[in-house]
Amino acid sequence: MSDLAKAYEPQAVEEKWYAQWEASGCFKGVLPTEPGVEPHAITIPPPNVTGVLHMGHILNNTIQDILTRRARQQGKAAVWVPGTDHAGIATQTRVEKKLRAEGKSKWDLGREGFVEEAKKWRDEHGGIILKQLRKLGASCDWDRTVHTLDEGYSRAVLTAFVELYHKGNIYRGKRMVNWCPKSLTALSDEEVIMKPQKGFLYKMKYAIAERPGEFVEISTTRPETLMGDTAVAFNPKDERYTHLHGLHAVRPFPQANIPFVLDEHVDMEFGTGMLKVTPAHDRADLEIGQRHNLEVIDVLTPDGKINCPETPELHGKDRFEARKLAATMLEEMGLLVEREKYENNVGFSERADVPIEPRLSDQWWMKYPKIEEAKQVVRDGKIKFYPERWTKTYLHWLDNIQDWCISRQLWWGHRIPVWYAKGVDRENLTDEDLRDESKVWVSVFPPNDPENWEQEEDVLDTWASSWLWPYAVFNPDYEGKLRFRKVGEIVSEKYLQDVRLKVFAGMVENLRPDSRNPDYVRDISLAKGDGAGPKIEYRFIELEKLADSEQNEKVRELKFWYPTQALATGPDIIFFWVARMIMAGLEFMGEVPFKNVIFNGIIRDAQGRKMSKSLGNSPDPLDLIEKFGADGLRLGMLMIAPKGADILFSEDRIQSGRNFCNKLWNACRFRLMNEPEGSEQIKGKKLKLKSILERLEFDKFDADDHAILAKLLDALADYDASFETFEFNRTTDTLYNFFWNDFCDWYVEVSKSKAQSDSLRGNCLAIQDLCLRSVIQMLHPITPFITEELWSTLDFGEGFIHETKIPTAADLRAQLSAVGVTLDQAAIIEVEKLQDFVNQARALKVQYTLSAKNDVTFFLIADEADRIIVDSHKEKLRKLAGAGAIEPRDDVQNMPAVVSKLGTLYLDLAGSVDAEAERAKIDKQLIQLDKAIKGAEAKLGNDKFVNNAPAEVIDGVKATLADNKAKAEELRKLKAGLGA
RNA sequence: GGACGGUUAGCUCAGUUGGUUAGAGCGCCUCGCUUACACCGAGGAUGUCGCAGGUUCGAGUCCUGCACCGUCUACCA
Repeated sequence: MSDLAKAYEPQAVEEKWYAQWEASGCFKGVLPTEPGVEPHAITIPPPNVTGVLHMGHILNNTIQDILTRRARQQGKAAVWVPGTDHAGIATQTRVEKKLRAEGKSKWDLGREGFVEEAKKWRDEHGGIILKQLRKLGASCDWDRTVHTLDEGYSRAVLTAFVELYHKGNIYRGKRMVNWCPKSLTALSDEEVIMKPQKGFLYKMKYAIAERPGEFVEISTTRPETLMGDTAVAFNPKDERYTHLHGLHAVRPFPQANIPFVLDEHVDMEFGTGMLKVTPAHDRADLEIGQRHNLEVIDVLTPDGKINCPETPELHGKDRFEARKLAATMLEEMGLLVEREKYENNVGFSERADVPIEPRLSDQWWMKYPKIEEAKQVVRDGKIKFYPERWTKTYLHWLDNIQDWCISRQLWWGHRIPVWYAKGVDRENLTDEDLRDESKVWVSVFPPNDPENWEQEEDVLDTWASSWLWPYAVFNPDYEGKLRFRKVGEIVSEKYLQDVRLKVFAGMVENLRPDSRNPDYVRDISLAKGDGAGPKIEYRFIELEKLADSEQNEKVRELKFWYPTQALATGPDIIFFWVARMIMAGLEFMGEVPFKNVIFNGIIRDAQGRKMSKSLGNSPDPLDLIEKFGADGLRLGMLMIAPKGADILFSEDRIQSGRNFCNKLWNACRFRLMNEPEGSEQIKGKKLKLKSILERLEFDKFDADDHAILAKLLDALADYDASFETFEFNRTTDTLYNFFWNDFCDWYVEVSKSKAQSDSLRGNCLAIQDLCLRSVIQMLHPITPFITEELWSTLDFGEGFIHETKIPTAADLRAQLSAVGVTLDQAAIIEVEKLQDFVNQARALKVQYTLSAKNDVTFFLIADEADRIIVDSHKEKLRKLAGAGAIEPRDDVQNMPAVVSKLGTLYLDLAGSVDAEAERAKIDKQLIQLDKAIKGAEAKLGNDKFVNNAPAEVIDGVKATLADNKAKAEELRKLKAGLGA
């Protein structure tokens, strides 16, 4: 008898199995010892180290876990590499906040002290999310956990910087950047979010210096930058203003004459067609300024306050306060024409959520490498996007790509590996200076004489480290022991690739003496070609390799796992990661980083609003796991996630995930309850596939047995297909339909009568075992805990469930046929007839409010063939329909009846028929049928249809027409039998 | 301003290359603790497939236009 609890209780099961999995080391990605084993690697899109698990992570990581677990079931070598990124701004903000609470600032600690403090914070409070992922069941190879600031990973980051620098992809330049006045750093365009803002369009007038009493009207949203105006511009085509050419406008404060300039950029239609030009504070204005050699006057401090001592009323005021004040000042001077309510788009800092400030500053920029190739691999399908339509967004971004501002004015991050010789004027470095290693030192490791140098203060954008993730995570943190021998060869790019591989693998530390330890070599030194051709040549120092098996192992690791199989992420991350990772992979590995990109929708609340802390509409996933079980939550999420579209989340909607688990649990429990007393089948480990197959008795198969196994094979095939295109919705649909509708609602029900028969029981239970075993295998990647538990309880195989290879539909079909079982697809149709028979009978009873258990008598009028079918399934039908007896008759009068696919059923009600109601019921059906019959007849009477439509369609219409006519005729007879 | 996606039952969504009477889950109504499961079972109601044209023997499906919703993108101050 069963020793399973009546309802599935996930908590204990989940804890038990996760502990066993981890203890066994089965999540570890290990290189196969035999040839021919396929790799399956996924690297987690590294979550922010300050982050905690939210609903988006649940879906995203469930998908990665499903793919990884399935790969294991398919006998592949699978690895899922976890990790976190260091989240420059977010972490630094947290640590500064903590210091502030202690009454300190980062300046008190100094750079090194602060970084130490941040590390401490990270180690104590960071990476919570990785612990939480274990609760979800994530089968990551935890030993491989990587953090972007790890030594090994950092080596890859700096190496990439140095290479790109020497290739000319990275440069320093004074440009307009997105400045965050709160975080006090530059941001890339991708980190700026445009938001519509309500404000005013201030219309003001400037006097014309040369024409006293005359004014021009100018519109602006930012009067507080007026002090930085160095010109007023209008379009050269604008005839209204041509007379102003060569004249000056009077800037009100600090008062000055500024020239009118003619520039195409000015839109004649907008406002008065007159534009104030503030080169220091507007991207377009800066360009105008450059075209007309205008002075650039910066009137803002880095933290967004006015810096203009000449205008003491505004000096030191916050930019938004100053905006109002400046307008008031204009008003008082009689220069403000009006304040018009106005809405425009303003860029906000993604992290700090304050308006960014266009600001001219020295920054490091990256000209992206391999842009064309990155487009090509996606166009060619070398990398596939699911859903495919996101390729358009991807290509569009690459078509319009701008150089990437990769420097950040932070302390927490990879400090840019550039050193300036002391005394060198950093502000005015020429290209030649930059190539002069006595002035600028760009290298993974510091110069030999650090006392004569000053390192660049800025760190790299976090994304400029995590874009290397798909290969750099395989970079072991290993102190290599290699020596160099010889200098001065020229090598090819291909050769360099190999060297780089070794560097990443820790085999080569460097090709340059390391000042800290002269025994070590520490850098690849690259030199740009002399410009003669596009081919770049590298100065190279040959290596003396120390034979070291562990080091070789690392190279093999990288070569084996890379390219990875898939990246699972949200479409909002296409620019941040997908595109950049592809470019990095192509540049540094010479190969794409992943073959598939799976985009999951964004999770919203039931009203369609994005989840956010301030709305409080974001449930804690751990609470949900508590409530529904990790399996229930995982399954529930997949069930409600439409492919590629956003997900409207509500707890009600994921309940079905938990319910499904419970149903599975109980089906297995019921199976155990049906095990005959004293049977050794389960306890004796006899439910392995081979022994189940041997227990099948093909000579005892009836239509139900054929049908359920045929459907099982269909389900398996559909299941496999759903993985080809990552349609997890379809996966769960297939499983749900097969397991719940076909197996539980029908096959288990018909089994109940078979199980009473000693001769039928064995075969029937073997079929149940095969179905349950297959369902549990198919479900395992989605709901790992419960399936592991049931696999073990029912003794379906040795070891963990994933250690047994999951068969494909074709495999299973072949194995069935090997034991003499060949399935008759036609049985499915017979079973549909049986089901119709049962449904009709039940419906008939319900209409007369007879309870299901009330065993009534049915009379049946049917033709010979149908009678035979009914007869051969009589026991099951009786039980399912709730009939004491089903008696064949030739004629029945005056009883409620229904026309089924296996004949007309009459309910023996001993004359208590409501003839009126019966006739109404029949009429309703007749109306529908007549409509269908007329439609079909019209079709068949139409020569064009008969001539054009394919034969099977015509036959189908004919067959249905015949069925409908027969049914209609039957109904008319019934109606007549009810009297007038 | 561009680009992309969506509009099918009360809600959330499926609907393969046009083809027989358009489906599922949830919710709703009625009944039911029948040898697993009330996290369950039985039965039931519910659709002008956004609108308007077009192609076709045949359109939820293809074409054109429009409307509305959503997302991304853009230097109109």
